[in-house]
Amino acid sequence: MPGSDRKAVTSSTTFKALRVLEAVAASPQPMGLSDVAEAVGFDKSTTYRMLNTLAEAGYIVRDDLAKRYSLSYKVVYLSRNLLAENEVMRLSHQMLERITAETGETTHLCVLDGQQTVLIQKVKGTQLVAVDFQIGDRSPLHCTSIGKALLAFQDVRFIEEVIAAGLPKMASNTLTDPEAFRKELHLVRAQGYAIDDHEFSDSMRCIAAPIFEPDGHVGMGISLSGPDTRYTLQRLEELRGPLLRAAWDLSERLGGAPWK
Amino acid sequence: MPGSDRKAVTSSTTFKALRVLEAVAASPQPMGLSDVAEAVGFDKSTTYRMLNTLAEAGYIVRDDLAKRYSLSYKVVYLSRNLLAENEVMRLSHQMLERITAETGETTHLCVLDGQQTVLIQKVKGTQLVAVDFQIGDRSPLHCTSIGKALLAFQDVRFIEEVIAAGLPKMASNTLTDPEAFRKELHLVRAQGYAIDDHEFSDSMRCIAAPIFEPDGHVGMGISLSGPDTRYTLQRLEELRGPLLRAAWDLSERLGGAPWK
DNA sequence: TAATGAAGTTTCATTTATTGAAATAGCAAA
DNA sequence: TTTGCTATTTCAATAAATGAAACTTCATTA
Repeated sequence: MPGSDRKAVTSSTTFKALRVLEAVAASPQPMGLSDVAEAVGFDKSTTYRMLNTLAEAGYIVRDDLAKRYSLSYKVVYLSRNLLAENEVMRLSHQMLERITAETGETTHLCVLDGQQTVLIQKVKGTQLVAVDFQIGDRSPLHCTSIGKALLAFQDVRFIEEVIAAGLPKMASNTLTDPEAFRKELHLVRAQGYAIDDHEFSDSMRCIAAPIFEPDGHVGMGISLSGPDTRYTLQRLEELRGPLLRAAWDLSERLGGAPWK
Repeated sequence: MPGSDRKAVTSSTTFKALRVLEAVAASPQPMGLSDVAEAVGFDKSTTYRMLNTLAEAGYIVRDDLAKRYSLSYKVVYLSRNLLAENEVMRLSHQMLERITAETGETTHLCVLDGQQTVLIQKVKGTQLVAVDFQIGDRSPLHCTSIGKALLAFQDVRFIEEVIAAGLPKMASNTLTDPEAFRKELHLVRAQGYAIDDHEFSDSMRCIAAPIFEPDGHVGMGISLSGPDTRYTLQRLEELRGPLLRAAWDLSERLGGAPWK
């Protein structure tokens, strides 16, 4: 199937159930049956059956009095192995704290997941005005510093898949031309870090660096993001040193081989 | 359906898919098709279809070379609203840090989720030997201090449901007699905290207190747990003050009304 | 107090999807 | 090259899902 037009065999009923789960998860407050049915576009009786199923399986909780549904903590339980307190997470957290102690800025640790990045750790800085990303937040690869920092160190096949998936314009400086984007990734790979200067958002700039694993693979990285009023190009230059030192040290401690 | 023998209408196909998801999530390393099929007990072709579905929906990632499946960070993304950085989480974290600063012990914040508790926040203490619970870990209600601390403040109907579900013996001091257990909950309610003295595990003791919301409802609490060699009954007595002050202060800051 | 409207729940004939045994494909090891 | 095992596909039979319609519940309105 990979690279093929023919889709893999799948289960349409399961897709429906997952759509219902996502609708409930996305809502900041409990939802009624009609709300969910409207959000997912399924018949009420189909939606009702899926809600019952998810509740019985423990993924959502039904408030029997209000007849409303909300997400259960079971999904947090499923995430356990992903977010477990292990050596990698501990060392990473130390490095985030180090950068934040040196710079005062909020620092993020992200992983590559499919064709996006996911924020998994964060240490808040002292600045009152900061970019407020949440654990679990996903970001595109083509127009964020962390996305480019991770993508530049993937194999060419994957890079081409991302390019083929499209480079939609998100801000005034988003690179949408495939050739220009490939050049940018070459630059990122050469210099070992990436900058987002109004590519993802016109009010924010970022800088990010990859973390290397023992086999040379890159699956996560560190980034600093902030409002462009404070994150001038000069400020990014000041942040580069602490960021790269931390990324290098973390890679070494994990047994990684940066810049091989 | 509540209280009825008749089950709600559900989707058996969805249950199968969720079982597959849970099997992949539970594995510390990527699994092949045959591994998953064996773990869930479904035919390989059924399992194959569910894996394809979960992969296409983004919940698991397929390594095309090794033909192995692992959990995606999408479940972390679904958890966003549950673990979001909000005022409750910020204040709670401050209180955990306060207790840990005063006592040196690891502190936990747990929520009531169905008939279990889930660990959602943790501040590590300075002690080398500590109970190593993970974010997402679930615990029973009937034999943990946090379980009893939360259960004691639920309405009687829910308490009776938990008792009806069974009080299995987990350690030498587990309360398995319903009447003795009801008395214990009365005591917890009266004193405002709970102690687990070899009820959950014969090598650990714990103390926990509920957090009150503005409407008087109790949905989460704080607990301290440790090896029984350090967590003597006297030590629990020493921890009671810092724990109750923090729980009280957090309840007040959240607008809650403790012990109404 | 009765009528109305909307949300939630159930029914069931019809339709669609799923199932899984068997066959086939792929690939590493002997 | 053969063997053995995993992964993938096929498809007739079976089971499940679907959703329109009916029914139930309850709050609101006249």
